[in-house]
Amino acid sequence: MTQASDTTGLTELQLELLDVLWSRREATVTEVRSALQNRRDLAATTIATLLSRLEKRGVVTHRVEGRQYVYRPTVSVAEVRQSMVAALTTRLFKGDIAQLVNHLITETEISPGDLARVRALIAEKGKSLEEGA
Amino acid sequence: MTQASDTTGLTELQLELLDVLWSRREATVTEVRSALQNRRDLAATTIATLLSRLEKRGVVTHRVEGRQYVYRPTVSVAEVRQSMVAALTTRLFKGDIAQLVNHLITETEISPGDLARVRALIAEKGKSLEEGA
DNA sequence: CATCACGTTCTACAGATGTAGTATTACTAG
DNA sequence: CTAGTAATACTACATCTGTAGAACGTGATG
Repeated sequence: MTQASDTTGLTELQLELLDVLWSRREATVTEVRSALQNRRDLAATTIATLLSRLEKRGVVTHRVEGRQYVYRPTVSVAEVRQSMVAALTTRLFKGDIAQLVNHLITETEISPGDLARVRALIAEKGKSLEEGA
Repeated sequence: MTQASDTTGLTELQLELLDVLWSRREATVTEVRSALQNRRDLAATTIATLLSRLEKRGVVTHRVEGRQYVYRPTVSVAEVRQSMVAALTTRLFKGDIAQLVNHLITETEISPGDLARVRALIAEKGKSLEEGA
């Protein structure tokens, strides 16, 4: 449940910040900044601005440690995936999950290995449904 | 190939407009407007603005008919799905399609019917791969 | 005690988006 | 020919995003 806060419209950059927080549980502005350094070279103030905006938006919080802020996500990666995938499914496939999967296996160059993995997942799911989970 | 024009970042509203154009091949401002009427009650000038912005962005064009413009999409629904799904897969699942499918069947309440359809699709795909498509 | 350095907050700005009023143009009906 | 109507173009404005400099506060250092 965790507090709604519409995580649907997160941008690329915002997700990158969240990724850092998700992977280390929490991080300071400086830490986030260096974690992104390879891909993005942003000013420290930029990171600070972005994080405070994310906080205003309700997807992260912070606690104070000494003179710096330690940010922590308030939404889980699962939640975000949930809402963003749902939004995409709605927008692009009229909410039809099977159609999205169809797109994935026919329109993208899915590798035989991935296909096998997917098949295994489906089999698994079928089983759990029979067991009445 | 069709002209790249980054269809990745299309918003909800923009997709709704495109949907109208996709379904009727082409349409005037007024037609688009009434097609959306049930969900959105936007001023005619708003629709006009949106369409011209989409044109500037390269995803639609128009031809003149009498005193009005008839808009037509320049990108296909397939292309848009392609790029948007790819973007989502990258952002949220590090590009791992199987992981996205996994999410779909474990994290969403997929119906047994949909699951069956998906299984059939996979089987089909497996076959076509063997045949060396 | 005076500075420096670091960290945060404020302010700023350009571009995109959602939304629409106003101006302009050109038919159309009288 | 004139006034109304319909369509587009132009202008406007708030909000969000990406980006960062400037201002401010405070602990560390000489």
